[in-house]
Amino acid sequence: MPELPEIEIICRGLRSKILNETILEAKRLTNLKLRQAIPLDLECILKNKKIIDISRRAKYINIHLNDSITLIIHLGMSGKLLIKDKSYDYQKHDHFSFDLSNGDVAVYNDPRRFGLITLCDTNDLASHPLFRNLGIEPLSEAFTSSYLEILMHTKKQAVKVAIMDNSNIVGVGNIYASESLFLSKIDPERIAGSLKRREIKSLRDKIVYVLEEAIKRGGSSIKDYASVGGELGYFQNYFNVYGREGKQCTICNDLIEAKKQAGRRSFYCPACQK
DNA sequence: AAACGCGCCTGCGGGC
DNA sequence: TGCCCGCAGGCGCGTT
Repeated sequence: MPELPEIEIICRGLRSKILNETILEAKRLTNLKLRQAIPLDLECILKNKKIIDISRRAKYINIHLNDSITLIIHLGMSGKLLIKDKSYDYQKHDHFSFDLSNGDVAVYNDPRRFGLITLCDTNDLASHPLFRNLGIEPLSEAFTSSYLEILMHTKKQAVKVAIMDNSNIVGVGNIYASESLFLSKIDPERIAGSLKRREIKSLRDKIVYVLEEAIKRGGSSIKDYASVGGELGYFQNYFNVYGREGKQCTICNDLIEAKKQAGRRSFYCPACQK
């Protein structure tokens, strides 16, 4: 389940492997619908376009091409974007591939099909329906504790739900929300607006910390994530609470508990997190 | 308006 | 052993 760190690592991998290459041929491999249908004219539009930049917004991978075209890719829950050599044999759930001028093949694979591939004029990205309601980038300088305080102080929902809401902060999924709340010793069910200033500051710092640490360690590979070269991350070995229900807290040795919040599991230490 | 709940989808693990 | 059910969750959208 790629979150912000995993997407960031994929973007870095793409920059090192396919920046400045040309898409010789784009191939649709299935007619199955992803989160949205893949645009009908995608193959035609991408043919002979050059990759001039690669960027990330939230969990979206933006591959900028010449002629002011941006290819937008989202991996959903189970998507992979892999760079293979030309001897690659297609696998189950491969949806799209791109033959590149250096002989590599970029392959989009997504078993659960919660992901997305679409196009946008590069100049219109910020106002695109997928982007216009997105909140702040947590690794940007603008993500200060006073910014987080303004976001949270009126909210009557649980703090974990609030920090996972993409219209507030982008890229913080279930893993990193659980981990950052643990490190800042905040109960995930606390009402967001009830947090004290020092708690907000801690939460802001721990969100940034876990995201940066995860990037340093190649992301978290639970079951679906791999970088563009297929390498697995190892931040999952550093989880304090995520997936550790019934195991001992790394701080106090009490048992980690799990409960559902807004349809997702929350892992926390009832002794450490108040 | 904010908050919440649902459904999309496949793989897999637990239980019988 | 094998089958079936329930869970996993990013995200948009509909409802309250």
